[in-house]
Amino acid sequence: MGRLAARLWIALSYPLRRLAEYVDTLRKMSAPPHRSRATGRVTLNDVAQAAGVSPITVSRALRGERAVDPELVARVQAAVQRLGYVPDPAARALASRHSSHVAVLIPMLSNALFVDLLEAVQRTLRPAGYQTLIGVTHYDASEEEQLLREQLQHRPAGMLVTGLDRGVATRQLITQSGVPCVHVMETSQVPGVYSVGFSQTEAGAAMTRHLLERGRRRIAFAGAQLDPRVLQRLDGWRHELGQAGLHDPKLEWLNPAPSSLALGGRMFEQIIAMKPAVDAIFFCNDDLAQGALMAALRLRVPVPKRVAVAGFNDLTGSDQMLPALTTVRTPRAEIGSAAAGMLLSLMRGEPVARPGVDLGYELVVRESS
Amino acid sequence: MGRLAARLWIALSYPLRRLAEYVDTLRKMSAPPHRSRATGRVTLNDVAQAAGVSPITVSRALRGERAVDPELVARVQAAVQRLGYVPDPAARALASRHSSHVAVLIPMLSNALFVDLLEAVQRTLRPAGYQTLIGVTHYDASEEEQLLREQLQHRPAGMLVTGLDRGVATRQLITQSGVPCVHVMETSQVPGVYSVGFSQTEAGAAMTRHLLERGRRRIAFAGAQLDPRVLQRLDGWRHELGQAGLHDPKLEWLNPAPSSLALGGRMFEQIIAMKPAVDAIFFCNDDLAQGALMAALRLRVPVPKRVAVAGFNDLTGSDQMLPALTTVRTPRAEIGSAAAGMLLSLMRGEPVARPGVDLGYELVVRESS
DNA sequence: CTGAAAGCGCTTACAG
DNA sequence: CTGAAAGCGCTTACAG
Repeated sequence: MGRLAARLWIALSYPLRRLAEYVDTLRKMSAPPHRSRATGRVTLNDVAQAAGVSPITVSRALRGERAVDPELVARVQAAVQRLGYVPDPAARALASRHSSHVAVLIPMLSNALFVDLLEAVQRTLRPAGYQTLIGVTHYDASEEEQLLREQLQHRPAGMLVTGLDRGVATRQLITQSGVPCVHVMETSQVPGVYSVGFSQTEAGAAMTRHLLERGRRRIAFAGAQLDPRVLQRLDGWRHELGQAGLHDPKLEWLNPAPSSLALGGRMFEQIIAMKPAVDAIFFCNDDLAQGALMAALRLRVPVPKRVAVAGFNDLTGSDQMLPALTTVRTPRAEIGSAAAGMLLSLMRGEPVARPGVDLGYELVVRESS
Repeated sequence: MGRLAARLWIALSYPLRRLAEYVDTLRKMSAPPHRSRATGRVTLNDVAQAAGVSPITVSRALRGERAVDPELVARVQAAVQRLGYVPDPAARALASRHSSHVAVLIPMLSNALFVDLLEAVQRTLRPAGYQTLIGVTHYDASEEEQLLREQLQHRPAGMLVTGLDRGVATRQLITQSGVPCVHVMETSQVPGVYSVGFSQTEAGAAMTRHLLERGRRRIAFAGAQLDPRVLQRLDGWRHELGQAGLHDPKLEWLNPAPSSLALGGRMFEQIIAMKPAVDAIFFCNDDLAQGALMAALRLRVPVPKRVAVAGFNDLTGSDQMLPALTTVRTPRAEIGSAAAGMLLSLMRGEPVARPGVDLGYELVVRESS
C-alpha cells in the first residue's frame, strides 16, 4: 500500500468497522429464525452466564489451569453444581486436540496376568478422569500396529503398551504421535523409553537356580506362545544351566500355540514319555504347569518325587493344585498401578524421576518342587 | 414493523447486505495475520478441494449417507486415498452428537466367561468401526450406575450391559439417554428391551434333573457371588428338587464372596464335613467346582462315587480335571457376537426382528457325575 | 443429487 | 488475573 492509501485506511478503518457491525446487525434481524441444533445440554456458556464470568474463566477454573481468582473459582463451582454441568469430552478433544482416553494394548485377555494388570490400571486412571481403551493384540505384531493406528486416530492422552519388543515402524508410530507412552512387564534403561516391569530373564534364572539347589540336574524348559517374555525366561534358564554345565538343548520344549491347561498336560505327557531322565520341568506359565500337574495325577507320575514341576506368574488356582505349584509371583497389579501413575505424570507434563522401574519378582516355593 | 418500514427494509436490504460484505472484507484485510491452530492433519476440506466438490458431499460420500453421484463418490475416494485422510472422531462426535464408542458393562474380568464374551463383542464391533469402552462393575449396582453416567457423558453410539436386573434409576438412565442398549446373558420378552442370552433358571434345572437321573437324592447347591444369574440357577435347582419332593433348604450353601478355586475347595470341605449324607454338589460356577475337585483329591473323597460334582459355564480347564468336570456349556461367544450384531442394527436404525434372543445352553456330562 | 451457512461446545493464542 | 475473537473438523438443517 502506498503512504496515502495507508493513511486513508487508518482514517477510515474505525468508522467502516462500526458501519459493518451495524449493517451486520440489520442483516441478522432480517435473517431466517435461529436454526438451533442445541442438545438441551448444560454448556460451559450457561455456567459462565450463571456465574457472571466469561466462558474462558469457567474453562480455566474447572481445569485448574493458570491462576484464577479464588472467589471466581468458587462462583464457577457453585454454578456448576447448581446447573449440573458436565463437560463435553468431544468438544474438549476437538478444541484441545487431546481426548481423555488412554489406549492400553495387551496381548491377551485370557491370560489372567493381563486381567490383573488391567484392573490396577483402571483403578488408577479412572479416578483421574481417564477412560481406558483396551486393545487386544493376540500376540500379533501386525494386529498391534493396526490397533495402534486406530487408537492414535482418537488422539489418546496417553498409552500403555505391553513389552518393549516391536518393529521400527511401530516404534516410530508411537514416537511420532507425540503421545506419552509407558511400556509394561519389561523394563529398559534406554533414554526416552518409559517402562515398568521386572527382568524376565533374571526371574527365569532364579527359578532355574532354585531347581538346581533342590538337586535337580535334568531340568526341561516347557514354553508356549513364545512371545518375547517367554523367550527371556528361556534365556535365564539357558544361562543358569550353562553356568552349571548342565544345558541340554534337547530339553527345550517349545510350542508357539497359546498356553493352556490342556497344552500343559500334553507337553508333560510328551516330555515324560520321550525324556524319561528329566527330573524337573519349568513351565513358562502357570496354566501350563497346572495342566501338567493334572496330567501327572492322571498318569500317576509322582510330583515332585519323580519329577519336579515349576510354573511362572502365580496365577489363581496354583496354590490349590495337588501338589501346590512352585512358581514365580509377578507383581502385575503393582506394575499396573505404577505404570498408570507414571503415565499420569507424563500426561500432566510433570517430570518423571525414574523412567525405568524394576518391580522385581518373588520365588514362591510350594510342594511341586 | 409498519408497512412503510417493511417496504423500506425490503428495498434496502440487498444493497445493505452487499455493503456489509464489502466492509467486512476491508476489515479482514486489516485484521491481524491468521492465527493458525491447524494440526497439520488432512481434513475433510482438503479432500473436498482435491476432489473438486463441497465438504458436505465428501462427508456424505464417506458415510454412504443419502444418494451421492457415483462418479463423485469415486473422485472423493480417490482423493481420500491420495491424501491419506482419516476422519477426526472428536469433530464427528461433536457435530453429530454421537461418538464411535460402544460402552460395554460387565461384572468382572476375572471370570473367564466375560473375557470370552468381550472377545466376541470386539470381533464384531471393531470391523464396523466402533471402539469398545469396557466398564467393570465388580457386581456392584452403584458402581454400575456410576460407570454408566461416566460412559453416557461420552455419548456412546450404543451400549451392552450384563443382565436385566437393575434399579429404576439406572434403567431410566439408560432409557432416557436414548442410546441403543442390548442386554446380555439373560433374555427377556419385555417390549422395548433388547436382549441376547439364555434361561439361567432352565439351565440350573437341567443340571439338577441330570443329577436326579443319575440317582442322586441329596443334591446340594453351592453358590458364590450371588448375583442375579446365580440366584436364577438356584431357582432352577429349587424347582426341580421341589418337584421331586427332595428340596432341602439346608443344602443351599450360599456365600456372597467372589467365586474362586480356593472358595470352592473350602465349600466342598464344609459340605462334606457338615452334611455327610450329601451325594451330589451343584456349584454355580466352574471355578468353584474345580476347586472342589482339587479338595476332593486332597481329602481323598472319591468323586463321583461318594459325591458327584457339577459346575456351570464349562470354563477352560474343566475338561482337564480329575475326574473331568460335568458342567453346563454356556454360549457366551455366540451371545457376544449376536448381541453386538443386534446393537449394530439398532445403531444403524434398522429394525430388529427378534428383540429377545435365547441361545440356549448345553449339558456337558463328563466323569464327575 | 448438491451446496452455503451455521453450529456442535469447548480451548488456544493474543491482548490487556 | 481476565476476556473477545477465532478456531478445532466435522454434520445438520435448510434451500434449491
